[in-house]
Amino acid sequence: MPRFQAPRGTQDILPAQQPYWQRVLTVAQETVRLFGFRRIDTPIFESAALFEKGSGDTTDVVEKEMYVFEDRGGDLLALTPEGTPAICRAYLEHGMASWPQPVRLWTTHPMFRYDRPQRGRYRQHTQIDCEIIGSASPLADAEAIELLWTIYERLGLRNLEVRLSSIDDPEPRRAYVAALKEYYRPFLERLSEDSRRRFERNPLRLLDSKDERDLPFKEGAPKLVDRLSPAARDHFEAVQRLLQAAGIPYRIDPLLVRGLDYYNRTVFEVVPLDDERAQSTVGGGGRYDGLIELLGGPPTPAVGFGTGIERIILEMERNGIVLQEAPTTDLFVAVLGEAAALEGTRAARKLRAAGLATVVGEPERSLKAQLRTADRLGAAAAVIIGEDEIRAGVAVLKPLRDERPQEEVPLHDLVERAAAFVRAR
RNA sequence: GCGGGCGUAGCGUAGUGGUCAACGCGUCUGGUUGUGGCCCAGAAGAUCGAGGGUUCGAAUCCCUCCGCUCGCCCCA
Repeated sequence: MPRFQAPRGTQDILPAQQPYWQRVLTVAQETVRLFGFRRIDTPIFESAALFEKGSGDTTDVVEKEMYVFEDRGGDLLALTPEGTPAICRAYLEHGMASWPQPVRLWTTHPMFRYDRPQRGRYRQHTQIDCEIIGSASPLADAEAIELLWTIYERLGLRNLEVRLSSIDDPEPRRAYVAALKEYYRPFLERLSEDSRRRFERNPLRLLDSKDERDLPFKEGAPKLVDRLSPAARDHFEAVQRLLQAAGIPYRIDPLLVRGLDYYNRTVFEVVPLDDERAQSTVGGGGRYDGLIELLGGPPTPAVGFGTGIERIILEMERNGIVLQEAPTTDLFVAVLGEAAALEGTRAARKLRAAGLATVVGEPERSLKAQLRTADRLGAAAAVIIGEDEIRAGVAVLKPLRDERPQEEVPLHDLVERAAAFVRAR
């Protein structure tokens, strides 16, 4: 057992996995550009108060999952548990209200939540976040969803579904929650422990329970989507018309609730259709018209989403998408003896300057061993330099990926000839 | 925070009370002077997750802890 292991819930992203990360980031970057988003990066840690205020101080994320620490100056800081409040903070701090509205921002960075790790859930994970700030239009909601959907589509993910709901605005929602609690109150004794807690803390979640004891009561419970305020209803319907026009398959999920306090009206998630496992939601978001005001700014409507790269990659693998590392080495310079090592490193310098990935072997190892390594590294060709070659002012260029014979090449022609081999690979 | 499963070399596994451990892949070396892939030979690499207990004897049985994993809560 190694003395040190990666901290619980964290993971090393090894070279073999990097192609997946690269693909996700490249596709996201391209897609987001097509939608007119600009990149922003915010710090890995922020004032803890930002999230307490922004995300809601009774949410699980804040209450039991935040990595909070006091720095040497006594400031209370938190590793970012989610991206939206940080971006809103930056929006206010840098006066983005004076930019052309709405402001479209995206970022990707690690999130930290102290919860129990399981498949698709880590204490450090990475999200791609997109936010449209300054638009109250249903168009913005639909655009956010279309962007998210497009990213998945371009990554080759199939069998996904958008789940959509509206949780109205805070005022009418309060009225609904009161009605919901009235409905559940008589059954309180018969509910699961979790649901009894939800009754007090987060009544909307009552409808989401998977506990058998709660199921009988779900059917008769009032549904929020069925009793939206007129303004929220119009908005919700407009979003749906836009999604239909965009050809994005969605399903209204009256039980969809998000775990953060700031959402209003539109909420959505994207989940795999064929995976009933728990941690399979790949992306989610919604509208948060009140958040910026809550953080001390002017009333500013906004909508956005986050999507987890680790979960996207799990989906890619489940979809049978196989990505492999490109060979890391174009040329391997095998050297025999000290003088050859000197000449070899000089040749490598020129080859690298010409853009060829070049690795020089260790002169202490046999030619056989060096060539074996060259082969395993996937090099297109080996360059062999020994005493004889130095005397003659040449190098041996030995193709490794085909059966062409090796040949002697004058050192001054090496770069050109080697480049030809690599291009032809 | 709560429940289930699992922990044997870098990776994947075998061994389920009796020579402190085997196999495959990988790594390294060699198969005559300086030539990879295939093959062959050899080497390195494991205090069998950790600690305690039962036993003449434990990787194997029991207990505790740690880790991983799956699920619940919650979330990406």
